[in-house]
Amino acid sequence: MGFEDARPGTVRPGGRTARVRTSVLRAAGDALAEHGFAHLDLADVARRAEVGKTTVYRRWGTVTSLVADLLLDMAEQSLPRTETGSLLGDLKANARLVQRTLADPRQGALFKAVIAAATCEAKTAEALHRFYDIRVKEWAPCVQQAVDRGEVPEGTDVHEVIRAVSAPLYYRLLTSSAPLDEAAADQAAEAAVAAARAGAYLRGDGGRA
Amino acid sequence: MGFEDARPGTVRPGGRTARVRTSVLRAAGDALAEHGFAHLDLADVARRAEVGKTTVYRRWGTVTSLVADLLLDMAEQSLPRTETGSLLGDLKANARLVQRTLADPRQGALFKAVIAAATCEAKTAEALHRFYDIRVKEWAPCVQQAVDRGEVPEGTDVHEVIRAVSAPLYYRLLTSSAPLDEAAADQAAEAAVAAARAGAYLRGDGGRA
DNA sequence: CAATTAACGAAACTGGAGTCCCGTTATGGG
DNA sequence: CCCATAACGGGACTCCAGTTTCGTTAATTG
Repeated sequence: MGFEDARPGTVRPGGRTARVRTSVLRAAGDALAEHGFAHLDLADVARRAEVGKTTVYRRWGTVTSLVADLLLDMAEQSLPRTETGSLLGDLKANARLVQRTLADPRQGALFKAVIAAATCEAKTAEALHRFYDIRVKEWAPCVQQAVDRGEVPEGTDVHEVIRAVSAPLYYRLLTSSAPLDEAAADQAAEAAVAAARAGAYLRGDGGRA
Repeated sequence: MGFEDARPGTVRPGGRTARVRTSVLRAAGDALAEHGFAHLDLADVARRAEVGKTTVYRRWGTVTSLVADLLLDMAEQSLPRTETGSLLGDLKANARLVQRTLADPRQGALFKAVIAAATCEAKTAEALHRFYDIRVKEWAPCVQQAVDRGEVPEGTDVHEVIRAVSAPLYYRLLTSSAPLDEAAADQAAEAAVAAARAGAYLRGDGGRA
């Protein structure tokens, strides 16, 4: 007798198993965007995915762990960044991308739901953190280039600058009823550039600017 | 026959009714902080509050509308801001207050839960938005004073500056596993000041800085 | 300080989310 | 190509979150 507690989907991951995962994750995304995290019904997800509800419960078990897997999938489909030659241009491109994503009814609702799920389960939170780590790492080089060009002071925490662009957009999405328009995106990018130039994101600078 | 569909708690709001609301809201806060939004059980809230579960279901009905009422209560307990004389000092005080709140195990978990609930129900979202509107309005005057002193350009959206202080702290709370320390608070305040001085928060400036 | 009835609370009840059972499908190794 | 079995799927079952019922308590009014 060996290890018979292997999770379903790990021994024969090809063919049907993969197809089931794909269609369940897409159905889960649709359902989350439509009904939100709280009103998500796994039986409904199974119906949309044209899959037995037993399968969904067996492979994922709970809503939060399904979301964790969805985040793993989303992390793999990271878009490559665009390069414009200037820090402000690059950060505006990033801000616009985030803004368009969050302003889109389906995607915006999905991100809200995914964030809500992450607040409820450590494993899901970990998956969410990994998702954003990847996105931040993808865009950080444009800040590093600005440092190399002397546009931004040496010792700047380049990852923190990227986060500074997204932060106000997510904050508005979650805590305000104001629209997430392009002006908000541009403002976020401009603020991040101004703060970075002023040395606000110097690594390990405990406030003694 | 008159309007017999008045919500329970509106006709005789004194004495017992008020005591029930107080103890249920406290219990709800405790339970949310401990178990998170997804695992909240109204029967458990009733038990903690030493109240019949029928009462909780009758007056609030769902977890999200209980959270909406909790937010109404939280909005009333807004702390007055401190004044230091300089914009950076005031914003650092604000950032430290937010940081201490979110870093506190109970309060941090509660805020996560409340935000999660707001993503699931329009009415709860409205209550959350109102909560933050109040907080922002409380602190905005310190930015206005900086405008009057000439520290920050005329035409600056003072509310947006206050939001810019909180945004990175909430973004870190939700999307990162990095600790919410005082350095993060100071950085948020410094970045907001630098960006505000540079005119990044000029009202209606569609990106043509 | 009664009388009225809003609001509470215990207990019985119900529906559907989540589990279990077992037969069927089809993957991957030999 | 065929076998062993991983993974799926329909349907029966269970259990508890949420509802209903009805008797009890206490807030308000005159």
